[in-house]
Amino acid sequence: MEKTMDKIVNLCNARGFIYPGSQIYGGLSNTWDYGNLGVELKNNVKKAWWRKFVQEAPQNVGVDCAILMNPKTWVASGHLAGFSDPLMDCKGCGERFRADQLIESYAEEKGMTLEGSVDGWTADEMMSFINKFQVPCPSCGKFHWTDIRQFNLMFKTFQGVTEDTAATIYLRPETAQGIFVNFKNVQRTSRKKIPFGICQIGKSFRNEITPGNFTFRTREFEQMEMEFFCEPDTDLEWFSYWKDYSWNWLLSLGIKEDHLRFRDHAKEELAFYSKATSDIEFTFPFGWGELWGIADRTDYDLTQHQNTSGEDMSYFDDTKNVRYIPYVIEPSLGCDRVTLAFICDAYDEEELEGGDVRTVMRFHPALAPVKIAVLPLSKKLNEGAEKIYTQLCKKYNCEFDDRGAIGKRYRREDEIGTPFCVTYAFDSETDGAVTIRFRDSMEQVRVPIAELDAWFSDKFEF
RNA sequence: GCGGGUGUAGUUCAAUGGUAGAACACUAGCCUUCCAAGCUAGAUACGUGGGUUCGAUUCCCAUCACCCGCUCCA
Repeated sequence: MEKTMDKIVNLCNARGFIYPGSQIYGGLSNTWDYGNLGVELKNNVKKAWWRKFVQEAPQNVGVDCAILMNPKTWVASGHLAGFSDPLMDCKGCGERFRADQLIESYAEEKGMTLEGSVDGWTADEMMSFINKFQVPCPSCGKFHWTDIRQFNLMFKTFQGVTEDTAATIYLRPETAQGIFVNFKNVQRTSRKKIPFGICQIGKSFRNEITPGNFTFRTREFEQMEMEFFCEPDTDLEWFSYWKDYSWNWLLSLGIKEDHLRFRDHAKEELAFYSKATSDIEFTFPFGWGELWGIADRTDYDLTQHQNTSGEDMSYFDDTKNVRYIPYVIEPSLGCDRVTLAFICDAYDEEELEGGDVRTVMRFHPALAPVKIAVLPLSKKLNEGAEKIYTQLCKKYNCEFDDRGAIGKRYRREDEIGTPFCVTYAFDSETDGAVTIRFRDSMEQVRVPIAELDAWFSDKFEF
């Protein structure tokens, strides 16, 4: 059975995981809304991440910072200057190119050596290079360019009621900066000593030129990030520590190991803030895609904030009696991306005897949107079944379904990934036991109603 | 933003210049009913705006959205 994005998008829409955004107005490009099941799944993903990175990591704490920040933040972080692409269009054929890449490939072709990285050039420097060497359009060969236009990836908005008097502010392009500007606050109030980490889950916004692939690349997206502060010479050890830790988190939630790989960034492709970056990629139906970027951000951000704000961002180690600006390891995970990865990995079509095809979402029980479905065999048994539902829904997200044939209901639960179905039958009235049916094996066990709580107690761990 | 393609029910697909049809899914009912398949009944669609026309879902234009390429990254 082939696993295609088409089928997955379809199932997401049909079953209430993810719908296209603003549908009744014809949609809005690249926006998606999580539905009744999607929100449960995504919340479970966030809960699992928080548990592993905050609750179970003794050196870590969490924060939740504002999306809107003082614009100087983005001056310091480099996003205002560096987080934009210098784009130019060929008036001959209409193709669009990045000026820096144009120059680099031209130079490589002609065997020229350039001073420093073109990435660091100003628009004027790039323009004069292009004019000097009459760099032609790689597509049509003409020399007929528009001016370089800076395409900043940050969303702009205004703070203040009238636009002319208001200050331009930005929606954050990454959650990390909220952590950096609060580094001293958190260190002081948590009384943490280095090494320690600060974690955050929240939305970020980037005006991507080309979004796409369902929820994989969207302009509004949620990140789960940790900034781990450590001593300057220990960064590489922590870098590999958190790489493994992140990798293992994915495995513990059921992602198949051969669907994952590490990819180290080459020096040329490192982001402006990073000394080393290693990605964890997942093989989606549309190809390998990055889930998790683990970056060694050095002391870049804290130093920048110190220089821009004038605040001392250094840390005093009172056991070693030294003062330094900490180095930072950042494992940054796309929440929507990893949720999509869990969806893609869980999707399975199984051929049963008789040629019947069963669609099953094999979510890890900890992530499954619905944990237990309570099903009376007949509507006449609703009263007894509802009692079980009332009991179980105090602890688990449950679903009660009394509509249609029992086989159909099992299949419906398979399709949304419910790991357990509790069936209340006619004999339950007399023997006080129910059937628990397993999603993965379709096998059944008989459990007394009084023992249900104990039976389920360890079934959703990871 | 540029090029190519596509817009009919929740989904997949028909038909038509004059009342839009099916399958699956959905809802209600019948059946002591444990793996989607029975019977009966039912709800639901021509992306939006304009033009041509007596009349447009159909022809034309615009617009919006989606998909595939150019890009980038969590």
